[in-house]
Amino acid sequence: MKAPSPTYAQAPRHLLAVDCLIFGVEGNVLKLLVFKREIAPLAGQWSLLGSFVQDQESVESAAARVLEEITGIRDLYMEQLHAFGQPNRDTGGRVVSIAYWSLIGIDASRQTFEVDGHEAKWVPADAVPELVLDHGDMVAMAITRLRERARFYPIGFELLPPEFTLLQLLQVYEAIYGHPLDERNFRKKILKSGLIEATDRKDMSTSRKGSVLYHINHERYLQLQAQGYDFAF
Amino acid sequence: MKAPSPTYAQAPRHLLAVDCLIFGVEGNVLKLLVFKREIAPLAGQWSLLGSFVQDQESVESAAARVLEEITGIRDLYMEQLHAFGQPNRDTGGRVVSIAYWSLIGIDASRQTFEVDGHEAKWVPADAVPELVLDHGDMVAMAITRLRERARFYPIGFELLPPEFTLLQLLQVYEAIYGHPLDERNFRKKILKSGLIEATDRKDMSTSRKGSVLYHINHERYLQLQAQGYDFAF
DNA sequence: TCAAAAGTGTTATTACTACACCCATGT
DNA sequence: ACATGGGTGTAGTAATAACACTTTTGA
Repeated sequence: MKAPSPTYAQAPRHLLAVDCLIFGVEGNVLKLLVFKREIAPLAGQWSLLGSFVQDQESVESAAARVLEEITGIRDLYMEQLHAFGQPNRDTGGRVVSIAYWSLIGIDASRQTFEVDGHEAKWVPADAVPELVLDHGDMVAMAITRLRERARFYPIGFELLPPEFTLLQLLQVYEAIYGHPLDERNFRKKILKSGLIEATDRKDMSTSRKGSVLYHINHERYLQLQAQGYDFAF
Repeated sequence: MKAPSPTYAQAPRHLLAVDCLIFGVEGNVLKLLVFKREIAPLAGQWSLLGSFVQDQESVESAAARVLEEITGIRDLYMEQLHAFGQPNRDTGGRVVSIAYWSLIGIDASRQTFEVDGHEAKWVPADAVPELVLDHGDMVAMAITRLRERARFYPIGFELLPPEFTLLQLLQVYEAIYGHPLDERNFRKKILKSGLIEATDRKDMSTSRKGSVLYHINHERYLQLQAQGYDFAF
């Protein structure tokens, strides 16, 4: 291996952070998890949770590390949002931050994840309190991105447990889009897509009749993930 | 302003770079601009063109700076692609690189832009030579992203001069999607969308008859940019 | 008059929207 | 028997895909 050019040695070095946006759905409301910031400056204000990127870890694994610290879950849906690199975005010094967004199914088993000493709360995505730095911009961009992804790729499932009813799925899409959808047309379209299939089990917890549980067809999921579609608003 | 937490002082610092992907269309072939790398390690191999991010500039303006150095043009379409942050992605030391992609209309006036001493060439996007580091991954991701953006948002225009013929636009979409489109249906769909309107001028350079020049309707453009559509393959 | 590119229309099929009632069951 | 949520169908409208010939005009 040749020696690196002096360019490498002379180049400026930067603080590099990740920030995580965690979305969930409760009922038909999209929620975001926000935290009380623990370090100066701005300690005590609402914030996203992040971390500096360490020397030996990838940016992505820094994000995954934070996400696991928060949720205790290792394999959550996580996608890079954007690198935020304005020189003055952090009042504590120049920090370039790479934001990641995640989706978590808030069902009974997962609702109780450890927030691990962090003071945290779920807030409605359309009524997020003022956040430190440019975290509000991150949230706005993430919501836009989430709507886009949900419209063009099969992603709603990530906000649900592995087995779910059609009405739960409907509510997820209502939460993301922020307005009600026609139930019959939703049913037709989602079933015709082949993306989900009925199990022989029912969720008896919400009605006398019970409602059929579905799970996703993994093959079809991969196919649509690759080719996209327009699951219009 | 409170003093920053010691966390800031203790956090590791990283080399931070931007890399630019520049796409153009010639005929109905999508092209990418690649460069001979000038710094060690790997000097002399094909590469994207990038730069370290300087202390006082934003990441975005670093990318814009590189782009302007390459093309001499200031207001090109440019979008962030992804931050690449594997610890060993650069053999010259740990560098996190944020990739940006751009579209340039290769028309007569712009084909001659200065490559400013850099040894550069346009290569077909589906036959890019082997590139240094993870630049090949960047290219693959950028092509995917470009196809996605072109399908769901009105973006083809960025690869053309302000006035263009329908056949040029068709060729741009063929170049991006990599396969032929039906000309009549394309015409109908694009005209019905309201995105472009005819001028009273004709391009006489390609046929005896001449073909009508169109330009984009800016209002409709902004609307579709915001709401999206499915301009299917 | 002919070569070369520009431009035009129809039909069959498929997808979308809007909308209101019956079903199954536990209490 | 009734209250609760689950589940179903149709008709009008709009979008899509497949497909081949005519027009213009400069040389």
